[in-house]
Amino acid sequence: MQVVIAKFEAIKRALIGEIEAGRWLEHQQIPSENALAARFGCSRMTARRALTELVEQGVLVRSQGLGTFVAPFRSQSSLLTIRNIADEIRERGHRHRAQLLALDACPADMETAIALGLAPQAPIYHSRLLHLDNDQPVQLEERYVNPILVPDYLQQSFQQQTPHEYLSSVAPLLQAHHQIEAIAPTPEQQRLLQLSHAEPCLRICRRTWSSLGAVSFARLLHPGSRFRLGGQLPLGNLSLEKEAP
Amino acid sequence: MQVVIAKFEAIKRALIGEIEAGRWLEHQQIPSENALAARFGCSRMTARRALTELVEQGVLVRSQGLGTFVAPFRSQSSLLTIRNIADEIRERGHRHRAQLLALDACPADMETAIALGLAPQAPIYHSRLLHLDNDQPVQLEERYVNPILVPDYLQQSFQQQTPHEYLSSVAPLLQAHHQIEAIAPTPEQQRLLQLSHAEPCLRICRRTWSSLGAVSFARLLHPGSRFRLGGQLPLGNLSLEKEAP
DNA sequence: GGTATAGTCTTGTCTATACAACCGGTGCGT
DNA sequence: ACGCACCGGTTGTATAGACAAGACTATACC
Repeated sequence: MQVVIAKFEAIKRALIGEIEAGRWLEHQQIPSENALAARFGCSRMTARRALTELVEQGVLVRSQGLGTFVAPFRSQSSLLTIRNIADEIRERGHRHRAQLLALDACPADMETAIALGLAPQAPIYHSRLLHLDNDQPVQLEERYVNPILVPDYLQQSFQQQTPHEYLSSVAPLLQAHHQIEAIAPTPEQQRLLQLSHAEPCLRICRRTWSSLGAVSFARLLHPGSRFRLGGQLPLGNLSLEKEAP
Repeated sequence: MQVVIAKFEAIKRALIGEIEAGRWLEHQQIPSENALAARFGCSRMTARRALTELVEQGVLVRSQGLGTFVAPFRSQSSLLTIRNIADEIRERGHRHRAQLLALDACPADMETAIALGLAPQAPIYHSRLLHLDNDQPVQLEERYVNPILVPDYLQQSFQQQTPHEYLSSVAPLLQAHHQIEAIAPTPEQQRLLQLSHAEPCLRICRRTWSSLGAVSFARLLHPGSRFRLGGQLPLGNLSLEKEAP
């Protein structure tokens, strides 16, 4: 039933209501924390909490000394989560298996060196894995690793743990950049992924950082016919979802 | 210099330190709010704020009556933001232009009806736009709109506002689902996007909801050679960035 | 006129306290 | 053996108040 809703929750809905009704426009200043506390008959801390959560949701923006304002709508971007391929496969109830195709040290090419913040030709570790979903190839993972931050990378077998999982455990990742694009596979990639023709592939380039610096640069290639990146994330959600039936 | 850092910020760093150092393991319970307040010599509210922010970052999980625990690492997924194409183009300093190719009402096909939660063959509004970056096609936008929630859709010209911007203004979007895949364009799509050959394309399927229900279903097709989806989002970051130099 | 200064309003941080809601165990009574 | 009430510990919500820090304005001074 959710008979009682928290005061700060009620205030959040009221504020969203003002915006949705058009009474508060983009960039417009809204009443101060003290004014809201008076209007809703609560303490400033409670009004403040409502504001804080709406700021986190991107509905409002605040600035010290100036006031609180309705955020510009155009900043409404949506988010897509990118997950570990092994987890995704297992959650579908399928069997995940990885073939280790290569694991060696090599000099960094230009793009990789830049991505990892190393000098060109600097020695880096490299791995190539093929991930299979019920024995069908779904991802060709080409990964380059900073040997200074992960010295034991070449000793791994990656049968129990994916490289991503291993790296997460030895160098907790703090930040990740992604680029996603559609490309045609090279003949070699086509052969490795067991594609009958040069079908479009989805390529995800991922760079990850730990607190000590750039850890890894990976190119993940997926056959377009066997892989789709799907995700969802609510935007201004938390406020309106557990309504009474 | 950032000479003084807030107390709750210092506590956050200390807690993250415990986790990164391995003293607090996955799923392990951490000291209670009162215990942390005593340890750090602050009030419970301050310790609580540090915990709250770490929970939002996915570092910790809490449950009322039970305690606070280190979040499982495997939930370390990364996020990718999907933005409005016009904003992206303008932020690159390029000129955005949209060609309205079609704007009509039609009966919903099966996939669209399901996506919008309507009956098959129900009347829906449909628009087809070509987005150009400096006069080069970068996105073919096929969009289906729920006519009940957006009755004035067919009266728009979409020259000043993209459909996404218009929909955001009339039915504030609360949630969005995305699917991303790599496909080969149909001959018609190839012609509209002015592609010299059937190059791989990136397709984004986006469903959006407002508080009143499913608003819109869009298929966004991008030539692989002219569009890359790039994003980054920090994970457990906010704690470690504004260190003194 | 231009520059300080003081004052006011805003948000940001922090404290101390109170009570509610929830979980797990303990022990009692049936 | 089973159910029930109770209790201590935990997180969740809310309050009232204090001071700091930033942005702006009005005033006084040179």
